Amino acid sequence: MKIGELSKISGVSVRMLRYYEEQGLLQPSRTAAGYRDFNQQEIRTLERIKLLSAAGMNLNTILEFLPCVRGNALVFEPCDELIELLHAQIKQVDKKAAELAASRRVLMGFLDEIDGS
DNA sequence: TTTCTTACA
DNA sequence: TGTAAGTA
Repeated sequence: MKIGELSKISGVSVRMLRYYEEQGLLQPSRTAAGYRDFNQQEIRTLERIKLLSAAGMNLNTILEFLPCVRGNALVFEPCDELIELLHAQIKQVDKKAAELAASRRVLMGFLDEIDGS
């Protein structure tokens, strides 16, 4: 199917779809006119990309992780060499959580000042 | 009308 | 990421 159609059904912008291809996450074939032609496989891959994005991965780590995800569920192939990548991701999430907690403390501080005045 | 590439904000 | 330009 054409990029516009895929964009509509997937909710992913045409811009992003082209970017995903540029980054090697998607490899749609081309029509005679040079239009990208997405098949069922690309659609499935896109769903995985969305799943991995929800996990907070950037495109590069998704690219490494992609071959180890099956279907739309969190089912992984025996890619043991990637458990390290998983730990790294969790570490990043923890870091962000800490930063958010810090922001929360600052906000709470503002509120206390207002209440205090 | 839709898509393509390249490039700027 | 969105958008603009000039095509096919």
